[in-house]
Amino acid sequence: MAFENKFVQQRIEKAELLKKEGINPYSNDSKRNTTIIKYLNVNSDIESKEEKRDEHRHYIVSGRIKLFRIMGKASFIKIEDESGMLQVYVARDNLPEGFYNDVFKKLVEVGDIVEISGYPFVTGQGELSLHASEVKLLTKAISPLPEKFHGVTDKEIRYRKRYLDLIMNSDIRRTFQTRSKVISLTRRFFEEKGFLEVETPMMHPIAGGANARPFITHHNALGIDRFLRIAPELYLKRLIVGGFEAVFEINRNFRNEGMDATHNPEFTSIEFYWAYKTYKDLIVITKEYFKYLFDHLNLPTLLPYGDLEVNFGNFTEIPLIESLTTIGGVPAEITNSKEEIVKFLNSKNITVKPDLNLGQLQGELFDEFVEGKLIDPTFITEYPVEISPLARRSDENPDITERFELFIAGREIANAFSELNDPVDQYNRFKGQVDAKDAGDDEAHEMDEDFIDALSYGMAPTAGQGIGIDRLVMLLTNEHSIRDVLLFPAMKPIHNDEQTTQNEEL
RNA sequence: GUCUUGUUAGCUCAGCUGGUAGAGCACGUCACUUUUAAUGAUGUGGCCGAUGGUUCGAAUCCAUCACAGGACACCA
Repeated sequence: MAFENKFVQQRIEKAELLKKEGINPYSNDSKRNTTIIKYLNVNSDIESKEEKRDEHRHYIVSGRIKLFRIMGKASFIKIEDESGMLQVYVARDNLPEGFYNDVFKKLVEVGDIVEISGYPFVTGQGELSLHASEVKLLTKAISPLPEKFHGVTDKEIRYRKRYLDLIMNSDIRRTFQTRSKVISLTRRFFEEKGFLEVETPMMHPIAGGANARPFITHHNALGIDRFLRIAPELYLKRLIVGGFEAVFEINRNFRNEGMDATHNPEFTSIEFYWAYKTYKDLIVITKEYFKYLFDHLNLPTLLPYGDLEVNFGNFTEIPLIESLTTIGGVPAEITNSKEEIVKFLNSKNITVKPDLNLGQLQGELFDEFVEGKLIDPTFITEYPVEISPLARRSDENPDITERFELFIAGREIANAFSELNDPVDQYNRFKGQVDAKDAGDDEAHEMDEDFIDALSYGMAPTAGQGIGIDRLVMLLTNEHSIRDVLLFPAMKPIHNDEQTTQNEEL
């Protein structure tokens, strides 16, 4: 089982030998007084000095050994901390009697975490390095690191053992630092706009707010099932009813559906709700939000994404029906006829489910001919009411809703609308969903009577929006799999023989 | 869910039409006091993803399964 690998055994023996030498292989007595990046910055003047060294300066740095080059009575090692990589020169005659030969060369190796004291100097090859006067082992690594040149490239290992991926591919830290900044900037942006951050339940008695299959969990003491939330929407709206006028929540949603390059069972979104505003105000604040992100992340306006280049200075707005013809090249005369749309789709070898209504067919046309062409940020507005169950109808045209979706690089990034606040209309739409559920649609909503009750007390006219943070981070970091922007993406168990049998018994 | 590619040493990978397992790195030993994936010599290291089949003989061929990557479908 654990530690049976012979390389691991070898290293455990080294740890034992260290203990016999009176050296703790897991010492926590760290005296580090600078980071590697600071060391390199502060001592960048050494290069210009006559002797290329300054023995009066003294630093203590720590890090993991990534490279180990022994050259007889002296060695070069490279150590890495969170901030960067540093070369250390270790010579026998600068260390206590016997330490170099008996301890350093024999019992310290790549992967170990060490602490080095010494002074700065520049090598003959011109690299600013640290001249060691003391080497102290902080942590013995008993598993060997992957190969030093190729590192770990196997995606499966990288996702399952993210710690190893971070050790070996330290540049991916930048992706996760960007992710952290996006979340932090998002929080700051909405706070500066006067929004209140709230936390609503993640265990719901009724899974609502989206069309999705939920995870089910169980409350032992109450003896009842709960659903992990698929969206925070209905709770956030209850808060608007209660009198909060601008709220947001950044957190996880859970959907019990397939996994692929853009879907993880748990994903992070921000949803925000804004009273006395409409979806038009949301378009304005969304543009401001992107500008804020780009300014604070120092991203260029022309951002590459794969083979594409996205111009974040070019936000446009277009109603869905109009986009079908101007962007999708669909003949204008067919977009308002079910029969004509079906005929057109069939002529393009696209088959659709029978009995789709006009709005759904328009949605099909959009997915097929428009979505992929929306590279620069585009707000698609005026969605058909049939495919917008939670949005408020337009006062001018009852067939369309006050809604937009934002598309960037051919993908949906945000979904927003003026919220439905007519409790009777909402009740009837829920009822329609309940009928659909009874008819076998297991993603249809359930009746949420408490939410209807809340609306019945009156919700101020409100606009609400959701932005998928994972997909946003993918866009900003030029990553094409959601697994590359999640530290620990969901993976299937490797050895699931036992689990499978357990499941079969259930 | 469908199709497709992969799974061989700790890591990165070879292994042809079936004949009993290879390299580099890492690790051990030796040499080497300014290297840059250090170098040179030498050695250890494997249930060839799992199960079954074909065969005198399977890492190799066939089937099933597991996991992963990619594409498509479904889903927001």
